[in-house]
Amino acid sequence: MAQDTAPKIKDVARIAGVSTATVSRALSKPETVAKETREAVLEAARKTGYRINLAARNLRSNRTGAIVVLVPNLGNPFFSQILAGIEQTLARNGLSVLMVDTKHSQARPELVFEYLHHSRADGIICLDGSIAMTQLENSRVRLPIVFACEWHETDSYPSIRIDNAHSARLAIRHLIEFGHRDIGYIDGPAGNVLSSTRGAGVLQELKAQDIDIVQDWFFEGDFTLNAGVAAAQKWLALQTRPTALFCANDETAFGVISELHRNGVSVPDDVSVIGFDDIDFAQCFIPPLTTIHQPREALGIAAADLLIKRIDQNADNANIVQNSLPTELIIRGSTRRIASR
Amino acid sequence: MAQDTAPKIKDVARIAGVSTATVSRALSKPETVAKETREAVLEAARKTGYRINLAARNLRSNRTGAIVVLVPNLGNPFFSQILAGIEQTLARNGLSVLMVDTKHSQARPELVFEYLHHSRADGIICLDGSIAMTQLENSRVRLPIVFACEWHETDSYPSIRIDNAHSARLAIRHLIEFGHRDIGYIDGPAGNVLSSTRGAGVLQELKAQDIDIVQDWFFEGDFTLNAGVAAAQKWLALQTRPTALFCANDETAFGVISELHRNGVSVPDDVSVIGFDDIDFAQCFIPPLTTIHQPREALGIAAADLLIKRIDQNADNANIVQNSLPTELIIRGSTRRIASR
DNA sequence: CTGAAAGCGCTTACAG
DNA sequence: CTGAAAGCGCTTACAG
Repeated sequence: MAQDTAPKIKDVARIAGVSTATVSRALSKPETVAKETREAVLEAARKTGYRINLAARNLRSNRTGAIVVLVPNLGNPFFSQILAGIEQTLARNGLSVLMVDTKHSQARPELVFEYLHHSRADGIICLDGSIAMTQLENSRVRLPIVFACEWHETDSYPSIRIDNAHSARLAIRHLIEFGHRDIGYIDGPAGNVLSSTRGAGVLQELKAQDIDIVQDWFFEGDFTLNAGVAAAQKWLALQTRPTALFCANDETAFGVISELHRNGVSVPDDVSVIGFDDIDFAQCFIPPLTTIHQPREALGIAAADLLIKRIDQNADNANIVQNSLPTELIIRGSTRRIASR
Repeated sequence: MAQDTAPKIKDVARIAGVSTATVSRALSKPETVAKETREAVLEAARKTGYRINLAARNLRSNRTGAIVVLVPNLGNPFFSQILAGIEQTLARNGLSVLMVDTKHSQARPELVFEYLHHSRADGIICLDGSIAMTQLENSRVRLPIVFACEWHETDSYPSIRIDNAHSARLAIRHLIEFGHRDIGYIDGPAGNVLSSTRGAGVLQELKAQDIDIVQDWFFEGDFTLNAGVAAAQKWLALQTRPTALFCANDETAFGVISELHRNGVSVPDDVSVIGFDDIDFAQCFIPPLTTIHQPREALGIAAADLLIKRIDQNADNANIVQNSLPTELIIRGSTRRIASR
């Protein structure tokens, strides 16, 4: 096998005429070595095709060069661009991405927690707010962790997110400005931090604008197309119906609109629908989806940057940093002005 | 720091009253150790909360327990479910996923190739057919590699894929069966292996059915929503227009349909459109998209399984295995029967 | 600025 | 079935 003959640091040292210590320094801390020595080492490394053995480096230096990214559901395209931002930022800093799907590992949580130990990674980016953090607490090692988008229910860890309540209020305010006073809401799953904050924003804005809250118009969902389909069916069965629906994410909105369409109900002519996230498909939907834009790639980049900073600073997870990135209302074709009563 | 006090194999050995060698065996090859010894070791490991140091194991055993997955573009949701299948399968086999976005690393290909070395990973799953494989050839280490979905242009590596030409013929045949004889095609990017095989399938089927091929009706795209939008604009500018369009993927089809809709052209009433992939949104599009179903998760699982098998067997990359997974025509609402001339 | 030497925490022939 | 011992390939105080 080729790797049996792979050059070691010793080979480079011999060819460069220096010690292995010097080779090591020239490669990882070039500024601590004399220019000529450095050049000789680099030349020798190039000539031999030397590649560092990471396992050896990691064992010795007690770092891994890898970051674990815990994703709730890799099959969900919402996460794609967040991951892209994370990967891009970590790669630029010489860090690898260890990707773990927390849902698929749900049956065996110990699989996830294996990753939380020092010998696997130098830090964690967690996109899953429902992760059983007590297990993390109980585990012996406390790697630096940063949450992104979601956060742990105790909210006692660093996180990068948007202001979900405020963003939900933006959506409701838009519907009200378009003359709607009968407004429904399709939530995410109960217990999810995004559901509770977006739902809270909905209620706040309705109350602030003195609009009746009708319990029958609030549906629980789970952020999927199917949740939207199910909610649309409930809407169709209603005696009195809201004229506008706010969906906790775009996928739910797509499900709603398509199921209504299948039943001869037009969006936005018969009912207005607004989503949340502004995933790429939103602009090519028919009608183009009015939604709240969430800066997904920027969230990933910010989370990765924060984690890197905290690893470098040896920051304690108890020392919380929380940043909010701005969202934006994007008005497209799925909402429509109606005459106020 | 907690990890400084983390128990080592030595601590477990002392408590269990055995040697470190026995602890090591009891943990990784339990069947080679007497039942009572094994139980004592496991109990001691449990009591101390012992976690293996992977760097040490990797250094010693020359394995990493990680697989590199090269993804052309993490921001593209098409890959989500393939990745989910890969992650799930590798996790079940105790392997980690090192995720690398080849596009983001395009400016610095050496970043990608760092991952191809033995000390980083035990194998590679590559979703990017355009990877500069000569660099892989030239590199000193030849890790087992399996391509998934795409493949290298020389087609001289193991791969898991669908039969793209056949699947494209399925799409064209469907249009013809629906009475269409004026058929256009929106391709992927030139040079891409999927483009060339799907495009070839289109031509084969048109010829086989004795249908005129009109160059003006063949558009180059790049698998994005925007490619569909651009093609729709070209279609609108045409003097004589095809009555049906086959798109090399679903995103392109969404772009086409939405841009046509914006210009008052209805799908399927004015023109039929068929996609390729059957991503989740296809069924909730308006109209629901007729398309070719591609088993994305199964492709990921099969690729991971094959790679694992090859790593275990120490298989040479020159010993090629290629499997095709079946696709299926899914007829929904975006294509429509027309009177034959 | 450089080198000699210890040691990171495991695994694995080898011997018994 | 088990143990003593070597060694994987690096990095890092320490001394000069």
